[in-house]
Amino acid sequence: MNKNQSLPWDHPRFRSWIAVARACQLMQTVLTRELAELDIKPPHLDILINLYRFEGISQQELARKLLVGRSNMSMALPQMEKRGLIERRGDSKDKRVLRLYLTEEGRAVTEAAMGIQTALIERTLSSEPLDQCMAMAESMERLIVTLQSEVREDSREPV
Amino acid sequence: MNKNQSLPWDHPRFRSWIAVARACQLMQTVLTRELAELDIKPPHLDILINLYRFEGISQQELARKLLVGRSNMSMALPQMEKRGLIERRGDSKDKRVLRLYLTEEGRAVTEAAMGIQTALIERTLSSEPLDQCMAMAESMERLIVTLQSEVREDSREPV
DNA sequence: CCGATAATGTTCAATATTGAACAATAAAGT
DNA sequence: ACTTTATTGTTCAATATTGAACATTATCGG
Repeated sequence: MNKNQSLPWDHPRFRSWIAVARACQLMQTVLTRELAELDIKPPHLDILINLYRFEGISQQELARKLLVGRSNMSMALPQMEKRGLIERRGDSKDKRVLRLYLTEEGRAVTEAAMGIQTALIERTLSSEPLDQCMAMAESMERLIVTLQSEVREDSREPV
Repeated sequence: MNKNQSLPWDHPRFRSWIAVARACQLMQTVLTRELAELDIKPPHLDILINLYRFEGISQQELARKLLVGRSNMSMALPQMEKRGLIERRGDSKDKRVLRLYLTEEGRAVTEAAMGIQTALIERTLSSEPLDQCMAMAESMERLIVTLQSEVREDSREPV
């Protein structure tokens, strides 16, 4: 191999994706900073948002939605429970599963945090025309489907 | 606050961004898996690619490009040096800085890894028209500029 | 030249994330 | 009923990432 091979940055799709990844990273950084006043971090917000939408979800289901391992939830959720943001109750029919619920405080924090995140996104994307945002979303949805099938196929943990 | 407030997923830009973030996460997962055969992970690849493009860069400059802390580089680079992928040499004029270079093996691994990443991106984005990819890239570039100014403004570590 | 300020890299403790091994429970096959 | 297999959550060690405190070296103002 030598320098005359085709370099990644000669490929427009490669360059586009690098920009996407970088933007994500930056957005994460800024979001982390803005959430600091609520004393939560993006991973916790992801959890809260999912509990807000899907009350009574199990840890397994939550991990799947967040694309993280179950062990991750086993570490994070007890912390949040101690902080009084969520509650874990055993399922009545299946003694293996723990079902997750927001507490009053958890709901309030979630709403505040979602407000911060939404404001950040709306603010930073405001200069992009809505059509463009929608088109991008559609591309990403297709990408997600493609990638998820790849993840699923050689994963021991069925998704 | 109650459920009648405007929810984040009512905002099209919010939903678009969530899709972007999710796609990034999945891409990272798949890339991690595909890079396993070379025994490197995405963070190391990011480092290698930057050394490939910017030979003799300093640790500080590298950290800035990757949007991570200097301490991160202080932990990661010695590992890579031990593995024989990179070399660190002191700057002749400024005794504080260490300049980074790829070894022969490092260059070979980088080229192989870039090939894997490029193939992955081209494959998964192949169904998106090139115009759409370019438009997306432009949006992201603008976003990066916006976000970077936010990051810079209240950061003690000048970027 | 000298003292103050800044830049570079390192160390450390705290936190996050992962995968593997495990225990308890449920479901399926016999 | 009973054995096997699968699912759910937990634990643990390994790795990554961060920010703060620090030592060394440069730079700037007098």
